[in-house]
Amino acid sequence: MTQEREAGPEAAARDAADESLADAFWSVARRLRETSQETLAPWDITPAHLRALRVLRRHGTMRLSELSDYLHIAPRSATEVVDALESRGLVRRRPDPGDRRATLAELTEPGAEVLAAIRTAARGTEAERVFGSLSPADRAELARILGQLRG
Amino acid sequence: MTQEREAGPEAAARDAADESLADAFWSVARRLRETSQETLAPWDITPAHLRALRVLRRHGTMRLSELSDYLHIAPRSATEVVDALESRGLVRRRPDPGDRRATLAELTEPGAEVLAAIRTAARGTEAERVFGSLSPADRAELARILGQLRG
DNA sequence: CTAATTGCTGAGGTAACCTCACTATGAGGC
DNA sequence: GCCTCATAGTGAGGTTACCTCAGCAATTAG
Repeated sequence: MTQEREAGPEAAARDAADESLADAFWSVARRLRETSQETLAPWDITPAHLRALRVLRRHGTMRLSELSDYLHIAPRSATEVVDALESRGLVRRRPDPGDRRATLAELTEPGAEVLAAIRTAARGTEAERVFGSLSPADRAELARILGQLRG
Repeated sequence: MTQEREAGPEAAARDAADESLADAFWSVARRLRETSQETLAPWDITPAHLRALRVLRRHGTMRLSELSDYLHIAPRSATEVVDALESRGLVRRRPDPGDRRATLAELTEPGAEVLAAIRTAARGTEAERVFGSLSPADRAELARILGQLRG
């Protein structure tokens, strides 16, 4: 066991416990990030890009501002993600016919193909490879607890 | 329920489950980061800085390379963290008496005080505030599962 | 028909990392 | 003692994934 040098033992114990939970969390986060970077490298996209592609596949063509809502990022950041994806030909920008201020982001054929290829090749990518080591019960448990923390 | 548009329903379900696990994970990570940033703002340090301070308090004065090992970052990055901490007077650099290539990083009085103040004021900072909403059983469960994922 | 609002983007910034190349020092072989 | 190789730290420069702020173009409200 490690030692604390000042403050009482109870405070030290509490602090250490919290610390290790947070540490464990970040450690897993790191692993998740690294794994998905590896997995995604062949397609030259990042985890953030993939998230955006998946939102578009799931919910269909939408405005950039809507995309930023789904991704919980600032609208300005959606612009960047779409820029990156568009430059790779995975997404297309299109003017919103109903509002000339707005721009729609739309998955292209290649975009859908890349998504399918990633799914096939990596079997769920980061999640499958990192969370796959867990028993179904533990996965469910983790999902439940994370759900609470999200609150 | 959301809808997938291509591929079979089993694949879609698996993908969606993995996705939401990963999403939940990142969502919590974000919350953790935001909370600790808020908490730490008064002391003008970041979560990464705090981690380094805690390692120094726990394990005592050490070489930068050793610190980088504890933090699981590249040696170059330890230099940066120590730079930041030293400029705030929370850590001091000292030549290693036994090896003139090496530099020791040492917690200063103000550094120890800041650490104590954070502990008192924020009761464990990020961990306490985010993970505090969990029941003790769920905390233990989460710790166990994360431990497995770390593997 | 002005005034406020909304949608997007340019400019510029941040944290927390990274790699590569370089210098100074130390350690082992002969 | 010398030569080579490894190790410790750091300057330079890069990356990801965000952010805010300012500004322009449309739309909507009063």
